[in-house]
Amino acid sequence: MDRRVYASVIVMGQMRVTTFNLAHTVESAQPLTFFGDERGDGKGMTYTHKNSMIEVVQKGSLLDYRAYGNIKGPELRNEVIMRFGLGDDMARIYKSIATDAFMKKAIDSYSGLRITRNDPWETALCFVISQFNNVKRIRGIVKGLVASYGEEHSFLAGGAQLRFRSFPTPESLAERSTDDLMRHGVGFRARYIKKLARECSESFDLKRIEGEDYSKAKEELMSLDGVGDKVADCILLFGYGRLEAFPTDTWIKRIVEHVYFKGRKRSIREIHEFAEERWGGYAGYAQQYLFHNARINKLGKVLR
DNA sequence: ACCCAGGCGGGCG
DNA sequence: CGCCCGCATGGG
Repeated sequence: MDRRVYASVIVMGQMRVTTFNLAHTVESAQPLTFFGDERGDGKGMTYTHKNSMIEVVQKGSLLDYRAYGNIKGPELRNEVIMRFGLGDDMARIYKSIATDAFMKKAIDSYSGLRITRNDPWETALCFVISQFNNVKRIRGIVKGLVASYGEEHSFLAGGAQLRFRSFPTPESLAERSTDDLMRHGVGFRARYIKKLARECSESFDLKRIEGEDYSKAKEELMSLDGVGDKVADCILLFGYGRLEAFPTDTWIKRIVEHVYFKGRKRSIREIHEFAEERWGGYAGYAQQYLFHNARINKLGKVLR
């Protein structure tokens, strides 16, 4: 494994934020939950972006950020704004989706939770691993893959040496055997991961998805092995910022059935139709508040 | 010992 | 289409 060593290159800045809550955002099972590192008090975190390590700390309405790596100030600022969805107009979004008491309460409880924007490949890998799995284990598996297959970087920061590994590339995973991957606890997902890595490094251009409309993009993502309806929506929401995507997992299905259909069973397709009709272009935000609220309060068991 | 976890692919009627 | 099954693994 080659290693890159750089001299101290630290860029930092600060910005004012409103209706933003770093802890809720990072704890709501988005990609940053899986590959980022939250600070003990929940007010700060670090994550890797390309070949840089970025640290973000929230102090009320101020967001401090700094990076170790080859990234310039303006680019870093844009990265932070993009990553944490700080360009989203929350007043407008809340007004649009808070049309009932249940949603109002979820928004009130977790105000400032944002949809993060992440690299499509990184998002795809995280959510292929997420299937039939739990958040804690997903996190462990993703971090294990980063630790084993990510390129190592080293910086001198205030006399101390800071080391981290960037997110593994499709190429780096494509060349591993499924047995290698299995050793990281990925289980039956090993062949999905290997095929995904190979396709993304050889034939499937994740970039081209950007220009396509929602259903076409989803259809193409679902052509990947191990990417079904739910994972495709996660990739579209967290990897491409398609806020109309409504990932429908078991939690969301139960919650929607309980709150909006008097407990009657609905198919995934019916739930999608309902979400589009009710929440339209911001269905992804509605989904994230429903999901986080349900998971934190363990509503899954209550509704079963 | 069980049960479940941000599902998916394949096979069947 | 809808339904059912198996699937690796570790924590509660």
